[in-house]
Amino acid sequence: MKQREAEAVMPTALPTPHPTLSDVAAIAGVSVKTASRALNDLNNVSADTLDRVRKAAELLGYRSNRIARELRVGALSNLVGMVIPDLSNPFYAGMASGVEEELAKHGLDLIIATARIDGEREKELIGSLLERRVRGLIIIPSGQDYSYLHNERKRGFSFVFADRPPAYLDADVIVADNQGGIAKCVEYLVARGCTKLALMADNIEIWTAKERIEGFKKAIASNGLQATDSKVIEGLHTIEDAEKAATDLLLQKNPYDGFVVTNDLIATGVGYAVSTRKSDVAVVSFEEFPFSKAMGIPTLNHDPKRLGLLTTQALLTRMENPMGKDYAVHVLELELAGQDSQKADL
Amino acid sequence: MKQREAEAVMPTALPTPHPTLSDVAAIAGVSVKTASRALNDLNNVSADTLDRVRKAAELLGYRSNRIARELRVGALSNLVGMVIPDLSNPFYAGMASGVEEELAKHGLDLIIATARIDGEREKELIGSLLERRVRGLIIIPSGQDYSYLHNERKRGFSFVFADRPPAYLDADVIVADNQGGIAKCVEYLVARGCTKLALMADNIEIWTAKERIEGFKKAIASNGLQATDSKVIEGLHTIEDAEKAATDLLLQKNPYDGFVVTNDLIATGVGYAVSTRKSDVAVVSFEEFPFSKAMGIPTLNHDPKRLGLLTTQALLTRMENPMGKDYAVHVLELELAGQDSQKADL
DNA sequence: GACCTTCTTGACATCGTTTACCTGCCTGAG
DNA sequence: CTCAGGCAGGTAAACGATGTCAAGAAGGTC
Repeated sequence: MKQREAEAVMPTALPTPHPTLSDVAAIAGVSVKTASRALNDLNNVSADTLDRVRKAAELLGYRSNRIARELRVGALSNLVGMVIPDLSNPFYAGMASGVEEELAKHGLDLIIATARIDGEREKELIGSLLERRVRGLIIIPSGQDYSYLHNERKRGFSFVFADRPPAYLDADVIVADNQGGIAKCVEYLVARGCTKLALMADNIEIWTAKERIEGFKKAIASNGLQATDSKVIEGLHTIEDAEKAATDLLLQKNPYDGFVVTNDLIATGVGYAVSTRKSDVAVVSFEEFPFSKAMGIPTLNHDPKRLGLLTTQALLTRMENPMGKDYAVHVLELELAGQDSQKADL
Repeated sequence: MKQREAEAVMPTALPTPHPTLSDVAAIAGVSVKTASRALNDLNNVSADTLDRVRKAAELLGYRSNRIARELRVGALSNLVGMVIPDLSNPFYAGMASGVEEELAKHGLDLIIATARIDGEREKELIGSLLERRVRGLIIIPSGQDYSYLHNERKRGFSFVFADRPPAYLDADVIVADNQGGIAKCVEYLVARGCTKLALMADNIEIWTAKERIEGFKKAIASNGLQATDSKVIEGLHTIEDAEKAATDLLLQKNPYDGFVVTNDLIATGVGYAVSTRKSDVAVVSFEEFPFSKAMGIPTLNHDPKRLGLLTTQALLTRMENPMGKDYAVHVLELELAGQDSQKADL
């Protein structure tokens, strides 16, 4: 105690430790426990004591040390971890936003770590979050093998996966209906009279892209189109890539007249290619983006914030029964919105 | 100890607590301290003991409890808090991404809280982060008065502000040169021969918007333009708003021929209005956005990730000397990029 | 053989808080 | 007058890890 006071009058600029409950108690002239009661329970404390303790806490700028409290109470932090590939990607940021908002409603805080599509790094990050004794974990997979989470599972630790399912692990998953969504896009184009369709995709590596390609091929077949009259273009990373690829398809002898695009950049490139050539072609996008309406491109309601919200709810449900074996795969149906905006073209 | 074993054989699905160091020590047949040494120091432990302890830890799936460790070592968490208005805003998400990346390089983790432009909520969030004994704090202000942080300051707690300066508190701040940036936009338009300029802005409430408006008025004057030949339009929240406002200005008897826009949505609306009317007008944007290049709109290099990076570096510097009174206001110079893309119009 | 080093190890206190339990004191029922 | 029972408050232990300190063993030197 004396030591602490000594530090307070030290001449140089050294950080002063936070005041502790015993500092407060000393000033209020009560025991540590009574100070604790006064600041928390509010039970079995006389009005006079309550007042003295509160004034002392105020005076010192006392803040309860959550670290110590959590340790004592049983290592139950109110922290939920979220591991995502990349925070600068608006889709993941949107998900994080939805997660944060829903967690806040339940008094839980969010700690975010980005794995950069690196399975090893992701494993380390998850380890770090577990050491911190987070209450639960939301993972957008970057890794290839999640069997290492079996131990935590057995221990009753709660986690859910979002956007993509984990490999080598049964767990709760929330994913969009990628195949069904693509089917709706294809049906929309077919209804508009398109006969030669192209899927314009980004990164082929990830699971969602594979699903969408698979869905595209199935939808082509089930809509009575020829496989030879459809094409999948992948690896489009910039607006220019997309514009060039779309232009190529438009300049063929027997040109393509319907495009399904998977993100905003590709949509922009394809949109430019289409509008420049004034061809009678239609474009539909898998993901929402700010300019879809202005560009007259209908999109699926693939809303990251909603995905984040639902994922969080799934986690909260899981936390109520951590050891349950009833792992659920929630598949979000996607609907096409904004068809009206292309009416002018009809 | 016995209690723990009893729980392990319980029939129902209750979460099993994490194994502790003493569990590991018991299995390895050593003392708790030796187990600790074996798993951390690696010094002064015989090869045989080291091996036994490691095997025991492996067997139990032991993970060090960071909560306990941090408490003992002195409440120095490796957590840095960040308080932002809204994570779903791509600009703030981009900043968070830059922050996270830089922190990771220094072994620090990021905890994010969103204040929703609510000063009271922000204060609570900051309080919660302080209770968690975060190592430092990055704040993008939502509040009107930060004098309540004086106490933490005196205690040697480190924090920095970004994007906007805090009211009623001297502190490190990293802001963009809003006025200078706008001046560059105006100069660009003037150099292109524009004589009637309009600033198209979003939310007038926030500090950055006020700065930009101020800068716009100054730049108009210093470029020898008449104040009566310039206009500030505010409150543009959607593409449609912007398009309508721009159209109005273009249809005047003596129409406007230069637009400075402050974000991507406004740029899109203005861009549409301009291209539809084929007027000989120029557009320049304050913020980068994915479609600026495709739309042929030059932008300032107002990059959120860079802002996040620099803010983090400022925080790290501050943490080295928490009590220093040398608060710095870092003003980021902004440069106009992409002028070439409008050459076709010249 | 005495003494000093070096290495390995363990007992115990400690971080800041809360829980379990106990002590007085006061009140009212018998 | 006594005793159950409620209330304000204190004491000690505990959460899980690490720092301090000292003990014991092994080995080397004179």
